[in-house]
Amino acid sequence: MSYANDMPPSTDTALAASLRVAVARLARRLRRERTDVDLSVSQLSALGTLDRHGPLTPGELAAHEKVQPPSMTRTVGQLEARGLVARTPHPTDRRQALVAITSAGAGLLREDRRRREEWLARRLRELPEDELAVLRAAAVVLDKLGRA
Amino acid sequence: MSYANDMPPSTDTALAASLRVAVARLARRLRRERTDVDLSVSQLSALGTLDRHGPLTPGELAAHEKVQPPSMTRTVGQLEARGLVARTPHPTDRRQALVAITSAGAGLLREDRRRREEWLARRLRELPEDELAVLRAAAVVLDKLGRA
DNA sequence: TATTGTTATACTCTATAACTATA
DNA sequence: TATAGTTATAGAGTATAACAATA
Repeated sequence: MSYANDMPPSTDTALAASLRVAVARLARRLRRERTDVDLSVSQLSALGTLDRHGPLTPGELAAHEKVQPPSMTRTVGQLEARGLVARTPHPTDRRQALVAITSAGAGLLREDRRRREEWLARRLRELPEDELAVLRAAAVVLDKLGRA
Repeated sequence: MSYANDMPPSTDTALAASLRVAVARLARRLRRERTDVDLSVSQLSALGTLDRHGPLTPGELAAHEKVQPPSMTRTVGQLEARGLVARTPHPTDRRQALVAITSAGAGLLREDRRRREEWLARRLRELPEDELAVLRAAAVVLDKLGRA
């Protein structure tokens, strides 16, 4: 069975099938362009969460990442050892700590995004204008679907 | 910095940025709809490869999945124990074996795809016709990008 | 006494090295 | 002698249980 896709799909079910495959494949292709930085998936994900949400306690970060606190102890320790995050004392509760991304950590994420977007931008420059117009309109709809 | 996205992007770089985020988010959302079947990522991936490519030797399968042969020995053993794949003797070389997906394994994958496509089809039914038209056209272009 | 975070320990997944069977 | 696959063993990553510090 092949998912090749040369004609626009005609029904909602067919559209769902072809869209699912196309989105999954492009997402996989984009991941391949990741900076080959020596960080595990968990480390990269935790770093991204700190970048988006700002400083969090280890417990909050563990909840966000859906891992148990001891796992996050380890992950934060590794990121801290590489200077990508820093701990500061919690202002009111001395049991807790606040973990924040450092400028080195933020720079690493920025570079990683830049690389993948650069790859995609190069591919876009190879497309005819009518296909770009389709993608410009689709970006808005796909974004809405992803938030559903 | 926010990636919210209410207006169509105007430049190629901006389109690359918003498209990357939208595609990654929708792919993540679709993964959440996976059947909660008790298979590891490696097991599911190997099963999918056998489904797409037909019977393979353990060595070929390991190469496809970019893991070392001993890891695939383990993965195939687990899938075999659950009746999702079966080994048959290689027709000409008694050192090798051929691993094939069983009907139970193929059914499991079919059900998993069905669930995710059903979720997406439901979301599509909530969209106005002009947005569906955009997605129908976009599915073709996204598919092409993913193959780049 | 309850909560936050860490340390101790076990399990899963993957890897490299050593081994067995067949070519 | 070379190749396909497995078994033995070790290194990450995550989990649960037990512990220390603070509220």
